[in-house]
Amino acid sequence: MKTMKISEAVVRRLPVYLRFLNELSKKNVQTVSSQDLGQKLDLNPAQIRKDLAYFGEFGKKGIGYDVDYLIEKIRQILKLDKIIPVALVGAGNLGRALCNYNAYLKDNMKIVAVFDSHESKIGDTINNLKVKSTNEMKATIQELKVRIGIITVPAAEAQQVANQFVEAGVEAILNFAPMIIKVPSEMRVHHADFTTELQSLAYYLD
Amino acid sequence: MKTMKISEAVVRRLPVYLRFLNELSKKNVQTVSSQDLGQKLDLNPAQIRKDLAYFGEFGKKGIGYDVDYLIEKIRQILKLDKIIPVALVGAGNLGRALCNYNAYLKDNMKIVAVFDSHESKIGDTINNLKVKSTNEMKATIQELKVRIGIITVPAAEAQQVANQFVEAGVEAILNFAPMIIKVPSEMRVHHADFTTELQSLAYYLD
DNA sequence: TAGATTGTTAATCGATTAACAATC
DNA sequence: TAGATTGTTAATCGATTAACAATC
Repeated sequence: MKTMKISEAVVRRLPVYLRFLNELSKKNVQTVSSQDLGQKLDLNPAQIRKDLAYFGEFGKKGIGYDVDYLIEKIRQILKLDKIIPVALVGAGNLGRALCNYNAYLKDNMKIVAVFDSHESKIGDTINNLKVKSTNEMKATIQELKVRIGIITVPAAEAQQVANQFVEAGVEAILNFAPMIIKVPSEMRVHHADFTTELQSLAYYLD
Repeated sequence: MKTMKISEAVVRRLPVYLRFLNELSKKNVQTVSSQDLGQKLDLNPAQIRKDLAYFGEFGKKGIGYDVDYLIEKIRQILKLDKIIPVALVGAGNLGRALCNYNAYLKDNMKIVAVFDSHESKIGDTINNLKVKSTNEMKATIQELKVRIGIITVPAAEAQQVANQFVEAGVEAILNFAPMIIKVPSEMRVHHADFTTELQSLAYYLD
């Protein structure tokens, strides 16, 4: 059912499947069952089958899933079969760290531009990318057809950067600043907040 | 009901409440309603009231919640009313970035030790902390009573580091490596995986 | 008192899991 | 054929939201 609304929980599991399938493929494993996957990923096999079944019939009864075929399908679902240009604002430590992840992002996601508003950072080179002034954001983002923006500036500046991303026509934002940002409702924002993560972990201490 | 099991979703929202309440407190706001909170945090007010009600009666009917009192209560719930020593393994770019967040982690969480297994990194100073050899993990972690471990090593080394954390007696792990790690079931692991986050965001592009 | 807002119950909604016919 | 495993329906479980009496 292509028109069915897919829950966020399902979408969040797809990249996890993809990563593990890539490992299997590297080891030349041909086939994998939902049983196997569930065991390795700590998930219920029925859930995995159901997740995949939202998008098509990718498996073979009695056999399981062909690893390379499933990789291809999940990459299509996640739109990783086309190149997705990404821009990052905030060339501090975290921003630099993420730029250096570019190698990991082989699956067609690529950070193609880095911006900062501070004179001291502008002109620096990070991973072959020159840090540009935030004044150039709109022009550069449109020129490079950037579709996803990453925010790694301090909390106080996050909303302003988000506004600039919106104005430049970015379609989705990944926000690392510890701050809720407001964007038009049709845009997607994911929060990746280290401090929140760590604090919720503290709850589970005895 | 102190003995009721609290869902993970609830626990994850508490730090978000805390952060916003801290902002209100800084602005000398005395009182806040679930209505206000819901609007600012994009959550249903009933959900906020229910979340808080799991832990006690913190509000006043007709008035709302006293900001500073609620901050105090949430900090207690999250165990942030005592100092929680944290250790980090992997002094690469990401590890360095997180160490520099120490300032943000005012709420009693503190990175007190940094380790790396590579000669080239050992002895470096990050944010006043000397990077130690992973050989010293167990001794140092026990000496400093570290309770939470952060993993910022490459995926291939993540499981090994997790094992060392377990052996040293750490109680919970925050794993930034793009890799599922296995630990004894009584231990808590949270994943903070940048690549997964970014890939699931791609799904929502048109 | 009138208005506001909590804490909580009941209703709704959605996600996970179990079970099994279909079939490789 | 016998064994394995999918895709899918039905059952279960859990989380969110609405509604409202209690009360500040």
